[in-house]
Amino acid sequence: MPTIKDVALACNVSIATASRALCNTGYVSAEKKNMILKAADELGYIVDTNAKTLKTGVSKTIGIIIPDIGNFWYSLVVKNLIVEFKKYDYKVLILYSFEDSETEGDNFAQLLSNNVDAIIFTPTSNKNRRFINIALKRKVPVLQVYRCAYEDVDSFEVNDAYGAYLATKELMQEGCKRILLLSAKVDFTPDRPKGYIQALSEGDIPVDENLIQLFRPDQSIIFEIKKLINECQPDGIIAGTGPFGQDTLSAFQEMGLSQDKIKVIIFDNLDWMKLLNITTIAQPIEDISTQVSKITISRIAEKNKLPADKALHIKINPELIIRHPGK
Amino acid sequence: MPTIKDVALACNVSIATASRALCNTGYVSAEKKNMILKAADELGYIVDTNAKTLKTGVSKTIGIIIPDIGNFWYSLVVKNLIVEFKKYDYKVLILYSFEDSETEGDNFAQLLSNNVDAIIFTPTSNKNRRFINIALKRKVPVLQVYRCAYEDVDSFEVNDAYGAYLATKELMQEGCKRILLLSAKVDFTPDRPKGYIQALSEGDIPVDENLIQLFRPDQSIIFEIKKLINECQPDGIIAGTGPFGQDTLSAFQEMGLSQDKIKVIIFDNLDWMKLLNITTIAQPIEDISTQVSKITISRIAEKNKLPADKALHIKINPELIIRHPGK
DNA sequence: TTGTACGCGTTATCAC
DNA sequence: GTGATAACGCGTACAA
Repeated sequence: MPTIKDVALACNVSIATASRALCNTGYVSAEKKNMILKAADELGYIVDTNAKTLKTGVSKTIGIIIPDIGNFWYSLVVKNLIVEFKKYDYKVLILYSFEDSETEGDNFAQLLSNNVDAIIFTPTSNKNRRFINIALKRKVPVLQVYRCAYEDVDSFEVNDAYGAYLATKELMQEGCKRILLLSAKVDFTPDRPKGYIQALSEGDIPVDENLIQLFRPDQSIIFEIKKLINECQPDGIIAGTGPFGQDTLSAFQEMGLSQDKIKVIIFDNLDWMKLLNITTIAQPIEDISTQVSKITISRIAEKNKLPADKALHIKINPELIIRHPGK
Repeated sequence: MPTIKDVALACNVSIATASRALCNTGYVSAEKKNMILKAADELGYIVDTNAKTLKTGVSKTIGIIIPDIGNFWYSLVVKNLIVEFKKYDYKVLILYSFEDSETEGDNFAQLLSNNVDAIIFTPTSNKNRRFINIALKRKVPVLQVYRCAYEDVDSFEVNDAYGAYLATKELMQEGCKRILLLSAKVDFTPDRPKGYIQALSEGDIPVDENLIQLFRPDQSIIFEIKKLINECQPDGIIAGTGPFGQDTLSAFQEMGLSQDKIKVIIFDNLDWMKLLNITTIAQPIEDISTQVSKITISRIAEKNKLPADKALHIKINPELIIRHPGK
């Protein structure tokens, strides 16, 4: 494994000169620089990030913790974030918590251990205060996305309570009276039931508690949905996540139901919903990615500013996209 | 940022003792060990991976390069791989090449630079021989998944030529005579046209070159599909990837076409295909993940064995799942 | 413009 | 059982 020492040796220059040439920093004559670059290339030299980060204390890496790799919506956001951060010369380190608080803690430890310059995550609970504090003490900016579990930490949320309100209103307009809400059983996620209840009350429809159902977001709930349909006889269903929506339609399929009988609205506006002409609550992915990256970059830049600003809490509204399932 | 030094200081022990306690290695009295662990916890100490890797030369990390974050199929594989590797105490570092050879090279450099213990990737070209060689020289096992661009490097492929054969046969059985094949314009990917042509020739159907179309896998081709449908009047379409399948159905939607007129088969058996009752060529994701992780782990284990085994080339067959679009 | 020398945080070797 | 100390590869004052 050739090191910078080998490169220096091969060129009869000092390590310092080689380093300056390789890092494009400080003075070094054009002649030697070329020689060094060429030698590095020929030797197959690759800088050791570990040594570099250890030395400089900066990794030029941003850590992202995603709760559910099975939810395509996150992939879309991550894709944009990678592109955005690359513009600022930041790499991205992606970890998955699988909606598990302990795994999330491990992820935090790993990111901190790797000296990341910032951490973006969707909290699964508020049980990792310890790691949050460590990050903050190290002046590593932390940003919560999509959920807000720590009041003193920056957050960027989509107002899904409002989304649920929009969805419920729309179904009511379509004539639905018994609307089943399938929402994520996750702490600190935007409160969909709240918007749902508000919409109902505005239409003077009494709230049936049985119609508000919470489930873990990373598990298949086809069986549960079928049972609920049988027991509660809903005339409309709001699926709070893409995967829940998939399960709803699978349940329909297995029961031979159609969307004529039970209207469906699904969150997240993924491609396949368009294919099926499904009304959806759209999260503006572009917006989210851009703003999240901007916030992160600026927090890194002002890292050493004192005193730190108070935590920023941004909330944007989703949008209702009405479609009509053909046939 | 508390280091091991701070922990040692707080406990009045040497750095060496603290290290032994923290790493659970070597001798240290139970009493001191407890004290050290407690102090580390209280101080918020987290080991610095960079320093550790620098010192030991081992990162306990496996690097994975995915070509297309927009193809959900890869996410499924990655999910399984993370779980599998965790069993062996390996972390996973995921990078995306976006089907770009140069980015892939950057990714390789980053992984090598991070001292990963193995690299799993889906090659986008054979232009990164340089990095392959560097990896091999460093005795970092490399595994190609899904495509094989380097003969002397282990590979694990799905026989998509056979998949295309199965799909074509099935459409022929359904009475299709003009079958449009939408395949990925990627070097070294399994040769779908080959299976397609073989199936046609077995049925004595002449091959129309215009019906074999290659596109970049990470771009929307709705427009192109619409054009092809108009110009070539196919009675069946085989979409070689999930995204191509989505685009096909979007094109149908925009043109007001149904699958009664043009039969569709899509590769990859993603969830939404089940929702739409679409016949598919299924890649056995569980199988792939398990085998890929097994191969990788064993290659790491035998890293220093001499001489190295010859490159392994494994190919598994996909499966045809027949469904009937309802209505 | 170039080179010497130090230290980043860690683990491992060796004496004690 | 424990504690100095060297070394991993690198960047950078500082001296030349």
